Amino acid sequence: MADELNTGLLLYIPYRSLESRVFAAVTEAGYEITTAQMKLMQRIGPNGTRLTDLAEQAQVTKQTAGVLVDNLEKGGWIERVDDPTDKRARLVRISAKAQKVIPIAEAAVAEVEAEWEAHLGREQLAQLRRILTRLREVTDPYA
Amino acid sequence: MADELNTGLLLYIPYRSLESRVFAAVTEAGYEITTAQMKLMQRIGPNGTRLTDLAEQAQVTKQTAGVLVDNLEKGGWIERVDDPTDKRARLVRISAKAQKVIPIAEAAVAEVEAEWEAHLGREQLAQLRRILTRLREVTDPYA
DNA sequence: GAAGATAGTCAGATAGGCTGACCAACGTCA
DNA sequence: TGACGTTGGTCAGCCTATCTGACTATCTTC
Repeated sequence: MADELNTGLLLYIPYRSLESRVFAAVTEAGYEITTAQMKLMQRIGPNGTRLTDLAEQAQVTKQTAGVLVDNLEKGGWIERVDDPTDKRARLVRISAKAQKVIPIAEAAVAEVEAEWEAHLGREQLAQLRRILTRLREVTDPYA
Repeated sequence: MADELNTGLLLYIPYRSLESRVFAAVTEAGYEITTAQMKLMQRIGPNGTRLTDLAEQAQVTKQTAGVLVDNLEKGGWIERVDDPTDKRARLVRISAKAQKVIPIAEAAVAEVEAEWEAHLGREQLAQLRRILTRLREVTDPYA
């Protein structure tokens, strides 16, 4: 269509590429988890996070977050515990199993980033991260 | 989880935010199309594109692209025509209906970009696009 | 205490994504 | 030219991701 891709697509293409690589690494290491699950899991805080907060962060509905959390729980990636501050709420916490997969995912990210850096140069990759981090301030419900 | 989000997520967050805005604008204008369909449609070239090429560009399987193209065809967004160069192949072409929605999507993108620009400054947004465009060279099967 | 808001779950529906398989058509090589 | 390997696109099956609507227990505010 257009020769000039819109910014959304320009953001999506590397994202998708990186995601596939991370997914492949995690799968190869013997773990079964989907990319959507990994994405949500990354938003869980160190002391646990409420489902509704996860939903907001991931910019999806409560129900979607609920299904993702259900499946994460079934896979042993998270546990749900009571929120001591509110009887309605639960906290979603990272499991020990998840702690094991994190370094694998991080190594895969690092490997891809090294390739990107080799292509762009260190300064441009750093600049990219800086700009994206600033962009979070207006695009991330939780920035 | 980590305070420092990985690059994939940093890319995904603004992408998702922009996508939601474009989807809302297109829906509000009375069109029914999903974000995945819009994404694929943007990869269709001016003289039509083969399904397998679309699949590769979108970094999805042939079958997934097939389903997306089926639904785009059902919605009147594309038409399938024979590929004169290869009897096995078809070309997926943009319909007249799709030409009407493009300006709406583009206007929505422009509006969001203006907000991002207001936040980042013109130079940083331009830099972001430049870097992402370069990054396509190693992340886009069709760059 | 009542009313409005919130957290999370249930239900229903559709789309998107993958794997495996298949057949027609193409391209390469002996 | 024919055999073989590859490619384009479709079928089939399955699971996940996503949305909307609805509900009840719990919380907050007045």
